[in-house]
Amino acid sequence: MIAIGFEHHDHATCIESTLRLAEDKCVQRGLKFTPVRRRSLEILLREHRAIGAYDLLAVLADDGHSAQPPVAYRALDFLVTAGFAHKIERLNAYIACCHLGSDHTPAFLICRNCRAVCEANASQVEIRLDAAAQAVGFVIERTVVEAEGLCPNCENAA
Amino acid sequence: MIAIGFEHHDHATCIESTLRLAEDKCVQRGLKFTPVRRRSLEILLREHRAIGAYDLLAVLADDGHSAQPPVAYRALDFLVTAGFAHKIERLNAYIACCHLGSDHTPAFLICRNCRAVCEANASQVEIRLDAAAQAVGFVIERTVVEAEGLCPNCENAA
DNA sequence: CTATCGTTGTAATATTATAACAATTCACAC
DNA sequence: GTGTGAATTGTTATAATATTACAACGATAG
Repeated sequence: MIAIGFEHHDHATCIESTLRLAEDKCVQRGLKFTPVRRRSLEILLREHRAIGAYDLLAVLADDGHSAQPPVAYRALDFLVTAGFAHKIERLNAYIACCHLGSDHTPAFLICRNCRAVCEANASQVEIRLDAAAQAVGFVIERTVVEAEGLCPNCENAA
Repeated sequence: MIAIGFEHHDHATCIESTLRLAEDKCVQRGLKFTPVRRRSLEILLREHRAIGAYDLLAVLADDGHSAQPPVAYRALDFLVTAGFAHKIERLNAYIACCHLGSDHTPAFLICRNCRAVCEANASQVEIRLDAAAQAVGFVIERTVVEAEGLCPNCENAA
């Protein structure tokens, strides 16, 4: 049992089903879910924490893949573009999407102590920037929302 | 006349008054507004755009300051900690605060084309993450909100 | 005066990310 | 089945961003 949203769940099943879902999406959209890409997503899924590109690269290298940075960055780029992963700007690191399928503006809760990251439940998040954008004539295409603080584990440990 | 919030205003006065305000704050709080720090804020204020640490460093170097990275990063760290500037995570770059004085969770509108950044008017921004945080027992300390898109100038040019 | 603490100077290095081009693979038309 | 083109992968090199560590300096409290 490993934390998701700082709670516990059956992680193996969680990984399996998400990979399958990603696979389906790729077929639907004519994207190629190549071994490196699939493996990268699997690695990200293993932890509900943000993983740096070079951390991912190290694991891929252990697998026998080429260990050059572009390998990791390309895989991440694919996953992020496909919506299977998100970049956590605050950490310059990456995390698997846990609401795969639903089109959403993600919001993250990032523990500054253990780097655990929880993708907030979209229904409990409200972000309204359109008034501000409209006021100055700005057209929003994408929004980054990242809250930093302490997860329950670290909060209690402190 | 230069853009703020993508609108026009008297920029020289804007810089002057903000620097004075920052100076006051430092006196109040017993912080040292040293030449490098003051100059760094002035450089950031010159543009309502995000400035990279190395861009800042280059200007400081022209001024005759030391050109080693820590010089820029220390000044930026001081300004950010004091609340005189913000880091734009999306760009790994920095911008002067334009609501200096008011305690606020900043929200930014970032033009992906020209790098112009507008700090949204706090009264027009609504961000509610506390329900999501509470649901998983997370304690939020700080929130990053950055919207990416096109500013009116670039929107019209396109 | 001098001990102390915060700031600055400097060198070295770590971390994150991209550019450029060659080699390969694979779907598809012919 | 073979050639063609497009996407993917391999590889080298390098750019951009950021930090560590330690020495030197300077203001100031005692």
